[in-house]
Amino acid sequence: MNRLPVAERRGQLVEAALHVATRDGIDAATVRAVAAEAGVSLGVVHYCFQDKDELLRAMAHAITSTNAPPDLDEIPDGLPVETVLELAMAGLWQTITNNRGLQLLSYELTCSSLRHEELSQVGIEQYRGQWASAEESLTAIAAKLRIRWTVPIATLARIVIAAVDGYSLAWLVDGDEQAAGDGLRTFARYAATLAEPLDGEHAPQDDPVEVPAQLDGLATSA
Amino acid sequence: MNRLPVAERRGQLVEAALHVATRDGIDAATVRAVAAEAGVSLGVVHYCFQDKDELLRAMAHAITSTNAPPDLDEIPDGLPVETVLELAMAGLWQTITNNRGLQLLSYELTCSSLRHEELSQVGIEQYRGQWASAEESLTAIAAKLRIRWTVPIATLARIVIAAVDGYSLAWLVDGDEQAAGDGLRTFARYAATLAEPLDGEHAPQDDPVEVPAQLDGLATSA
DNA sequence: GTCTATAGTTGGATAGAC
DNA sequence: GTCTATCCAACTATAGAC
Repeated sequence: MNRLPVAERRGQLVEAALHVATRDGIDAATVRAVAAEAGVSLGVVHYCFQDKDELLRAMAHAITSTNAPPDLDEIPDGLPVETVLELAMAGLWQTITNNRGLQLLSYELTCSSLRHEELSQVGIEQYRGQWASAEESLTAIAAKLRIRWTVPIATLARIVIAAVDGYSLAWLVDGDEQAAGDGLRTFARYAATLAEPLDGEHAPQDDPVEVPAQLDGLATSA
Repeated sequence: MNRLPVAERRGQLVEAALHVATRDGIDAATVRAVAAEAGVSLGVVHYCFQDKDELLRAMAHAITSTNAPPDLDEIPDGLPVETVLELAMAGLWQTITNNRGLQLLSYELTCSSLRHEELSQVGIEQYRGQWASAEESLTAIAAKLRIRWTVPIATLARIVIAAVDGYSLAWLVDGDEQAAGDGLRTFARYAATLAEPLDGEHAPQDDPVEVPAQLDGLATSA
């Protein structure tokens, strides 16, 4: 109804698109549905965005640029690496299970970006953001606990994201929150074996898992 | 053109749907496109299938029921668990990278099944098949190498599938075959630490990773 | 800036001739 | 069983009044 500056209107429309797509799927996020959700008429959307793809790209960007920086400060000091990783993973897992529709939407966006040239940047942006976020967290953890990772940080970040993605997908399908949570906890314990103390000697418990030689030359994809 | 028994025609149409969807994505697999691909007219498809969803379900079933049983026989005897797992994983990874479109389609199907009630069984079938296949392979490996897994087989299968899914998705987006292959190899080595010899004592190398207690009571989802 | 009206496509589904 | 013709719905996008 009211006349708003374009930028603001765009923001409203992106948010509306996000609502519709999260609730009903990416295919349901038609220009019409978004207009209805935002309470404006069809023409307004086309006034603010060149076409539907631009709207979807803006929506995708709104998701990928909202990278929740994990709260490491809430994790108390003095805990072993294993526990810290479990806690960090649990936090990440919480935000996923609390936003089922959004998680599903992000996979739908990934698939769409792989089929439509106009959205080709979306998938890459998604992973760049996730990898960077994981690297950031892992680096922060390493600094906080005075450890270092025995595999390249980019590789480790990739492993974490792969595990989370894999378990998330399975959870979306079978809804078994317990199985996914436990699996990720197991995974966190594995990741803990990839850490060693900064100041000399060996890891706390057993010998760390042998570092695969060929991982050292990995492309730092992010 | 020719008059064929319905069952046969259905098979042709399913194959045509598979071709179109693999090449151009699930959204491109319209009834019209499938009919064109099969070289029949629109009406024929609706004669063989009640509606589009039934066609898609048949297509999905054609994928999930084609579970390539891994060739464990090709793996020579006398190799350590670690190497056998790496080889098995490499084989699995090969079939994925050799069928990029199909892999992407399977994720598109998963997403679709999560949004459309009529396809709700598709996603479950996909995972049931994959988990069962992974369990089968892992059991066969255990028997062949005279080892046992220190976590429930269902849990282990779930871990494997999650890792493969996670890395596959990332690979679909960034195309970095090397990073994904190496990551999965690293993962195979981890999985090897979850094995212990059948006849007494400890694992070959170091102590096996501590078995997480809470994993013992896991639901055997498959 | 926002609205209504409409053009132009695409796709699911059916009817009826052959 | 197979085909053509057609209906109907939903969508993108634009034009033009307000």
